[in-house]
Amino acid sequence: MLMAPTKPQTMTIGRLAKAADVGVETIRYYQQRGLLPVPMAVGAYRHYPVAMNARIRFIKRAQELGFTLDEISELLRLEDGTDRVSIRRIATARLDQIEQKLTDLRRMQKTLRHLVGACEHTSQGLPCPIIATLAASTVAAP
Amino acid sequence: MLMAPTKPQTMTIGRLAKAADVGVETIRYYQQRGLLPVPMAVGAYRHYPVAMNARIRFIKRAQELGFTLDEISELLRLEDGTDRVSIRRIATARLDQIEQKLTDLRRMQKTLRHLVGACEHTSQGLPCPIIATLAASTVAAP
DNA sequence: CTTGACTCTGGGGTCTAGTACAGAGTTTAG
DNA sequence: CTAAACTCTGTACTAGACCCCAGAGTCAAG
Repeated sequence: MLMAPTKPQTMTIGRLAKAADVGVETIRYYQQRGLLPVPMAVGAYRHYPVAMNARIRFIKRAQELGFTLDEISELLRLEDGTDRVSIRRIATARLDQIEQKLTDLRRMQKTLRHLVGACEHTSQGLPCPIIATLAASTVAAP
Repeated sequence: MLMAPTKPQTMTIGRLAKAADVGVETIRYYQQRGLLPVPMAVGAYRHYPVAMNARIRFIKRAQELGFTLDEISELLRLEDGTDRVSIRRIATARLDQIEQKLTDLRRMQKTLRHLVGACEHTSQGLPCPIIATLAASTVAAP
């Protein structure tokens, strides 16, 4: 069965942006950061393969997991999935940071909850426990 | 008992910075942001009351609880502790944000943990689950 | 061929909480 | 009095991930 020679299937930056639901500027920014390949130029304009849509969604999903663009850059380099050690190293480092942040936030949450509760149950005329705590010597025991 | 007229007990910015364990620039920055009062000028230099030390520590403690400088600014305006409703409003808003962030981070943590674990237990030659997930349609069920 | 929509480059601005510096002026110890 | 140490103002820079704009050029439909 004869088929017409398949055209490269490209799209302009605007169409890609719409398809991937990001701004045009974001695509140019990603290209500059090396997250997207330098597109072929048809005339004066960038023309991206349709597959770049998937790449952008890869980036967006990685961002949802907390990865920075630098990390995502690395992940894209490892995209063939063969160097699993490196991939895990990046993911584990991110996981560690997330866990550190969780620890910090839980401490804040605990203290703040306690303070707000105390403030609600302190009768008028008495000093506000929130202010009192901030003004006092130490905020909270770890 | 006669006492010499008490001097205002002030310190230069450098001494205050050292006492409060922050940089000189930080103090100027706080002043600019309205977190510290405009100091009296003795000659050409700022001279701060000794009490400003406590104020800076207030700010630092509030920061440890996650408050932004804008919020801390408000808290300092409410420092007399009488408007407890406003104080609680600020603290509760911060608490809500912290809890939102905790929710996000916990979701990331769960997904990443799962992925790293899966990657470790996937035999060589099979595709990396981390990359596969990022390349696939959705990252994680909420 | 015209018109309108699109795209280009290059630069600036956003947010947060500072830090760093230049170049000038001031204060204080000796 | 001098020299060191301090302080002043004002500006610019940092990180991270973009957004916005001007002014010029280009492409596609009618």
